[in-house]
Amino acid sequence: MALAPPRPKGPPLNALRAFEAAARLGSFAAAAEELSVTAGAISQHIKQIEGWAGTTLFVRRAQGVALTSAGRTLLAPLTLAFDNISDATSLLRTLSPKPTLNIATLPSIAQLWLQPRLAQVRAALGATSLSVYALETPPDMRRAPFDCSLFLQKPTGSTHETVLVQDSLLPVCAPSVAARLKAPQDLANETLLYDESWHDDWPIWTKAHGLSLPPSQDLARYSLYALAVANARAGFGVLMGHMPLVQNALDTGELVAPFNMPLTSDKALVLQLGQNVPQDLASLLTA
Amino acid sequence: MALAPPRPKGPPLNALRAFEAAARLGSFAAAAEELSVTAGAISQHIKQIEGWAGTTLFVRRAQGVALTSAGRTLLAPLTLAFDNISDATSLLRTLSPKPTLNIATLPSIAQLWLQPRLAQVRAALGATSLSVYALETPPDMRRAPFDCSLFLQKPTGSTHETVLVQDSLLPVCAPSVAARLKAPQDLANETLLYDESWHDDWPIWTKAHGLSLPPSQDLARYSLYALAVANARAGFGVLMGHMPLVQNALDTGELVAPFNMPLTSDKALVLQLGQNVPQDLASLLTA
DNA sequence: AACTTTGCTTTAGAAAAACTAAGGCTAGAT
DNA sequence: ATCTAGCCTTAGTTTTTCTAAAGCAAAGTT
Repeated sequence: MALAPPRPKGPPLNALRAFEAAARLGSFAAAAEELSVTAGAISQHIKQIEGWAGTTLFVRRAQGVALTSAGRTLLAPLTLAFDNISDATSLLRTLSPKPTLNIATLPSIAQLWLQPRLAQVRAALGATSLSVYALETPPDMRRAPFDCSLFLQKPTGSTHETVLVQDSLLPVCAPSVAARLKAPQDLANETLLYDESWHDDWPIWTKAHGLSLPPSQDLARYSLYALAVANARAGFGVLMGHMPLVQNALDTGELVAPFNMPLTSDKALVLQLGQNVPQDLASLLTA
Repeated sequence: MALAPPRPKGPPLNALRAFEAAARLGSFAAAAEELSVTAGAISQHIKQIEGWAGTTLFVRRAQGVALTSAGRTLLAPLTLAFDNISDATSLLRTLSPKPTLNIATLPSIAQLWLQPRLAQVRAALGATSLSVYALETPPDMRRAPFDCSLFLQKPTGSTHETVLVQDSLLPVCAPSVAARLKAPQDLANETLLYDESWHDDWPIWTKAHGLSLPPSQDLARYSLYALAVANARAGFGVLMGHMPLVQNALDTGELVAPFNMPLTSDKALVLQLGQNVPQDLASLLTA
């Protein structure tokens, strides 16, 4: 028996959160991503609650993990509880005398679309200050502590979502380059610029218009779309433009579209709003 | 603006728990007690969320703390969420292949009442193992991770509560000592044993029977009731007996009651059951 | 059959967080 | 005026958590 000296500890909360994420997403790696830690950390957390509970919560298979029945009974109430916490705390943040609006977006959107509008947005926000976080993929707005997100994605029709601009593909280049482009076939002699995260842009566009690129085509890959835009402006080649991102440069004349052959995509520049965000943020950005 | 490098962090969960306890109990010290840490730790946790939220959650007064309105909006949902977590995890623990039943009780109850019944209880519990935690005050069963508690307290009539034995006060001593006690007045010549956490036992009993103790009375104070019982058994004096705790010794004849003058108290030996505990535990202990 | 990939685990070491202990402060109580 | 109750602060220590890198094993791939 042993009149145990200390008191029994409650469950370790951080480990529970790690479990909840891993269980909900069905993967330690995905949970690690969501919580921005390494998979090793998740693994340790899970082991910790399994130890605390005295049960195994996941069966480990080579191609991933699966919940045990004990794990399954735990998931639903935990998700609910953590979502409640997240709702309550996000509301709390809006109550701050100097609240911050955290916005998640693609690096390219931040630089090419948001940047020109920032001064105006800031002014309209008043006391609320603004933090912009560059992410490659849209976060789960319900879980991650962002107030809104701005991504090129397929609209889902949710009420928390506002379509700002339809996306479409259209080759763009500096006026000097455009001068030597009479027909789409002339592209074969130009350097084609593209972003590595949208490496299919050129194939998609050319295929849609019944064109084809020679295998010897000169290509230049960038890891930042904004950099590709800058190089296109400098006359370095022809970039496959995404309307929302190149519109500004087209307006100023720094870039021009040599061919009037836009390809409408199924994506759009979508603004997603979190729980406790002023609804008029959307109108503010469309203005 | 500043494209902040890392991602915004969610709220620190442990600090939230500290806040929840402090807000619910209205005191840092009480929260510290509930979470078994020092008040300094709570203070730091609170400061941490206040920093995270950018708001002040408590107004600090010299005689205590009070919630701000921001703090008030946070409390209710948080309490709910943490209670949900605690329900879910306590259920989880019962799902373990080798579950443990954590029982909280007074040290004296553990030694004098529970001890003789332990073998039987263990046997009846089967695979479930038993841990006994000695506490001075009954824990909040909803929050602390105990499965049941066993204390001398006023019954509240709750369904989760079972009255096992009514408490009553009755002087007890070794048979050899009893031999020289003809009338209650003879107590004046004996050493009166008492437990420091029940220092009013003798005054209460004597007053109820219209007796009084001489100021020169020989007294012996103990910090453990079980120790006082042991010394009474050894003929060291007369102990004010609590029925549930001395019944066993009376049954075996090690102690006797020199006067048949019991004083029924408003307390009883009460068993409180937690959420996910087999209801038949009560019958098991009354048997 | 030998690679490659995917995804979890394990370790050691490093970084961060949490805790304690001790001293301070303030306002109401004695 | 001094005490007391309660919270705060700080410094230093202990504990936890995280990362990075290497490991492993099942499932595909070539």
